[in-house]
Amino acid sequence: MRRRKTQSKTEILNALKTAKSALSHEMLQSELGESMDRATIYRVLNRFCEDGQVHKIVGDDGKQYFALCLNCDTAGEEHNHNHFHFRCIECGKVECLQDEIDIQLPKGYRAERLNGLISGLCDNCS
Amino acid sequence: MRRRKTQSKTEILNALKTAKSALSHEMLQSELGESMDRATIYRVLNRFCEDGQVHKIVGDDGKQYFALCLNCDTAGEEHNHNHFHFRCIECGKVECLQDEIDIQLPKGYRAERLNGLISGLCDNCS
DNA sequence: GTTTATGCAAATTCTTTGCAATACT
DNA sequence: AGTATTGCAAAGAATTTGCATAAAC
Repeated sequence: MRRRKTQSKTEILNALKTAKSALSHEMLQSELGESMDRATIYRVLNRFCEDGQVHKIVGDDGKQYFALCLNCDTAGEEHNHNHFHFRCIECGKVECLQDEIDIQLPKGYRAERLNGLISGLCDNCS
Repeated sequence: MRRRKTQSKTEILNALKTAKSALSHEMLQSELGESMDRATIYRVLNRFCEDGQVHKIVGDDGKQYFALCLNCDTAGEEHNHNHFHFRCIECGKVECLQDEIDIQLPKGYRAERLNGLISGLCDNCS
């Protein structure tokens, strides 16, 4: 199934590109206006994730946040998301942290995905 | 508001104690039977979390998992949950990993909570 | 022209809440 | 007795899905 280039995808990608932080669906919706369909946003984002252009962060608020894979390790086929994210519980901003982390797994275990999130107060809100 | 000891709380606590891994609401429900009310489970678990007896892990599947605070650092008033969790995408098991982690935050930032989850395949399923 | 993507509505899933009844202390 | 907790039903978020239409290739 070959992907097609559509207006929705372009708009969403631009919004993510422009944003300095990860965006929840809600944030994207208000960014893009009500004319953009809810379901389309979900579908496009999920497709982006599958394709590895975007990564998903699950917040401890239970919501999903999406960010472009910029500083990700894009060498090779697989994508690395070995970094943490920070969510400000005050202003809601979600951003990527630089630190790579490397967790030791028990033997026999295989890591597939990492979802690391620290919540707290950002510089502005603390 | 002083907490009271009730049957629901005891049952849920026992289920968590018995389980070797973190339990989702769904798992608890089937463990405890349909007679146990859904809302009660949520309420009890949330109270446990507030009181620090239990910690909540948000999975990349969007679900919440609960585990007893056993190997947590209980010294002092505050509870430490500076460890990762592992979720098996095959069998669904969620467990705590030993490794303490310490992430460097940008200056001015203050960490409040940490939610670290690795998904992949556990020993049995890989 | 064929097939992927959208738009709309409806369905699902997960979680919370209001309120009267119940059970602790 | 007084109030925290339950049970039930209903409300509320967040996300997904079915299907006809539109858009991309």
